Amino acid sequence: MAPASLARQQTEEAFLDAAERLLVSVGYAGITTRALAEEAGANHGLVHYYFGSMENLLVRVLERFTERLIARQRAMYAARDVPFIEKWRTAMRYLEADREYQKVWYELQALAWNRNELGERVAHVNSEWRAVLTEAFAGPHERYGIDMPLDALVSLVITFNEGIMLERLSGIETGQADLLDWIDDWLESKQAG
Amino acid sequence: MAPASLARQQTEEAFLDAAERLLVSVGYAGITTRALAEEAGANHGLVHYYFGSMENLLVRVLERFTERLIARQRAMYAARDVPFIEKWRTAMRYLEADREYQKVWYELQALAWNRNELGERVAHVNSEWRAVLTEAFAGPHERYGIDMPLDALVSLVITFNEGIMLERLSGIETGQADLLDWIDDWLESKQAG
DNA sequence: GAGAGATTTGGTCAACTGTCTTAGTCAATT
DNA sequence: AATTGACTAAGACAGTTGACCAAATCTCTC
Repeated sequence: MAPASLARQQTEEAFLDAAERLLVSVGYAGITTRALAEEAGANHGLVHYYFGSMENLLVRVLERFTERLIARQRAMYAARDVPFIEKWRTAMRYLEADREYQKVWYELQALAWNRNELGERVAHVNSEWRAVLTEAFAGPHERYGIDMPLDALVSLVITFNEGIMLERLSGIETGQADLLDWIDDWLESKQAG
Repeated sequence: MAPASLARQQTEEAFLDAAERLLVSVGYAGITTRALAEEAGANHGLVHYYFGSMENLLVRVLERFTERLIARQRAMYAARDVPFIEKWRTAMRYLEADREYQKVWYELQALAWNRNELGERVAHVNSEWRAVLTEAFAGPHERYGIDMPLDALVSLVITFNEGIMLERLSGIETGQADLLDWIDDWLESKQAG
């Protein structure tokens, strides 16, 4: 690619970044070409020139975001030589801190509920998450003698994490600390024992 | 407020029903006054005449829906003289069957993510659900000797239910049956023991 | 059955939407 | 210097939106 396309690449990224910011602040339904262009500091005509359509742009946002999400999930649990409880705590710290990231992710999911062609990508992230967790939990599952099939355990962990994120988007936190604290204590007791 | 005529009340309900149907089929962002009126079989001018604005109409949808949701949750677990496992199975059957109901609920939540004034209503449903479950689980929690504070258990149950519903909206079902089957077996074993 | 008020209708309105065109810029190549 | 082709800015375009309104219609009361 010619050097001129570097500038273009940067502008395209600026659009995608701006779209994520707008997902956080107004949701997918509130994103318009003009608002997006202003947020990105670019001309609104470029949305069509670069991406063909607003729809395509959102697909690109989803693609980029899901790639990052998968990389992140892999990095979180894949590390060797780190005690399981440390990985768990890192994951729970992300769950605690990255509210904006979660808002982007849930807005994209809500978008996908009504655009069938996007559903596959959401499902792909989920299956990657499942794969990563299945590997990470295989050891502890056996070691701690958890009385539940591994697949069921993984489903439980994923779904309750999803639920916690969903609740927090509505400002609900009741009981979550009780649950997370208990799990942490339980893991610690297993560690020590 | 003038005593609305029966006919008017029915038409208003027709609008609210139509809105729920459109939430299922196109999502909150796709609802327009004209499409709504057509779906309801009424004149589009009535949206403004009856509800003042599209916004208000959606608030009414949310109010009506959350009232029903709470009534339903109460009915599900509040029944006396029904073994806990039966209540659980009924709840899981709803979780299995009522996909459209869940789509409406999640669309309304997604709407509320970007309209602060609606958040309170979502939180209210959650706290009602929590109250109902807390009461319903108090007995089993003690009886089965579950090694986890009641509040934590309730949070776990609520959040994993929320996660299951969220996943299913994206067509994801992997592992859910494993989890639900294991829980059912576990409950049954406790019942028998 | 006349009159008054409530309801319903079909249409208008300005604002806004995504898309697309046009005119022009600019750097690289010839 | 001229030509080229990628790029950009500005605005035009047709269509849609929520809101609103005047006139027509209906439903009462008297």
